[in-house]
Amino acid sequence: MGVAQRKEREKLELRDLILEASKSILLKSGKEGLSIRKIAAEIEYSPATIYLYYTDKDAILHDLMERGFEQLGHYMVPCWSESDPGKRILMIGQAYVKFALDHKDWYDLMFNSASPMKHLEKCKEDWDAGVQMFDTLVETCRLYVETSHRKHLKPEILALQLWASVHGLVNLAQTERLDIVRSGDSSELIFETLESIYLSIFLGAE
Amino acid sequence: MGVAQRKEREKLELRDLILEASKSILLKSGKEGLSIRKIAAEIEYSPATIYLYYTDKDAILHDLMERGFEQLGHYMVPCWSESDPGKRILMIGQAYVKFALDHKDWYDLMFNSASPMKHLEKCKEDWDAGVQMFDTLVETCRLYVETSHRKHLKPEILALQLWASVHGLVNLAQTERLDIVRSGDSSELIFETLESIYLSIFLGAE
DNA sequence: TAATTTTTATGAACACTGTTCATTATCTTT
DNA sequence: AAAGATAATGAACAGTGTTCATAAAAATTA
Repeated sequence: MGVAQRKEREKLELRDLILEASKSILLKSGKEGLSIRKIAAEIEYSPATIYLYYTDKDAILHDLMERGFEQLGHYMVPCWSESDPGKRILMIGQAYVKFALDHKDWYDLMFNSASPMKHLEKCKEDWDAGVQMFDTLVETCRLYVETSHRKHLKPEILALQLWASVHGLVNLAQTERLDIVRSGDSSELIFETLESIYLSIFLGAE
Repeated sequence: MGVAQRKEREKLELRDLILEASKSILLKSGKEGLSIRKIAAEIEYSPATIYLYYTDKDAILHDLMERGFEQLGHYMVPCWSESDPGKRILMIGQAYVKFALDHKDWYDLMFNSASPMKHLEKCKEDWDAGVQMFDTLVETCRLYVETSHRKHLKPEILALQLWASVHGLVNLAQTERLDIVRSGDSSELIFETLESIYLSIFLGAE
């Protein structure tokens, strides 16, 4: 009865094939260029076949999002060896921005697109990767607050404040709204503002 | 020779009709529901006719964006009667958030969509409304910095920091990412975080 | 091995999208 | 009323996500 197991394995393999093709197209041609028909062409199957392995395009985007969180996790590995919570928060922010600048479309899918969320609604699955990532930031903020002289700060709010600031900065950059502020190389402006964000938080510390 | 003038007027009237129909559809059915064919149906013309008055869909979106900035301007009117720069900055932020929450899709078009920007590239027009709005924020920040005890702050960076924070917060809310932080009513969380943002900046002041 | 059943793949279609262009209808001028 | 200019449109093109009856392949049974 090894047939059922092999079939199951093949099913997973094709799912993975679809996902890898999707990732490749996303990173190459962006979100606009990612269509069911192009995925089908890439893996040399009919478009209809995709729907035997994924219920939706949204379902594919959701899995793609999860892979994105894995990738983002890699960017954050160096942060965990930093014991000072303040410094670690800064490192997390920088890693986050670096990921966003390196993988514009992936970031967009993970943090701006509504599609993967629609899929979550349907399946009532958890938002595992995102929740976990935010929780670690909250935890680091809690550490910071405890070691600082501003114990009135709520770690949750502080974490959200940080996330929102960096997320907004990245989004303004990626939608070319930073040209309003200063034309030219935006990454310099980004990191200067990033520093300002952290200074305004940590300056109130002592 | 009043014919030419009437024709010109009619041309403008139809442009306006197209724009009003677009606005109505955007506010009712969102960005997804806004299509050339639906605009045409709304004004009872053929889809092809639209292209006699607008070169692109992007061109329509661009004009729609400008109207959005007018609307946002209305939200900000009360801010200009506040003389204290610090308080005014807070009021601007609150007005900005209120506009975003009231007109989700309009905000999205103005600050997230790439389409109107593509049109700008083609026409090499200025980014009038956006630039002007940001400049007034920079000016208010300059006032604040001059009256504060932190004269090392760059008004431009401070303004961007504020914009990014609020923009990020609004975006996280509108893409339902705030559910990660805390489920339930998000507007409470938004204004609590907004306050925290301002506190972290103004606390460093004295 | 042959026939049958189950699983897997697909071609064609549907309802959309933005956009173009030759043709038709309307209006203005002669 | 005829000629010329302007405005509006129907039809088509290439693309999108998705569905479903049909066809091919594989697995099971006789």
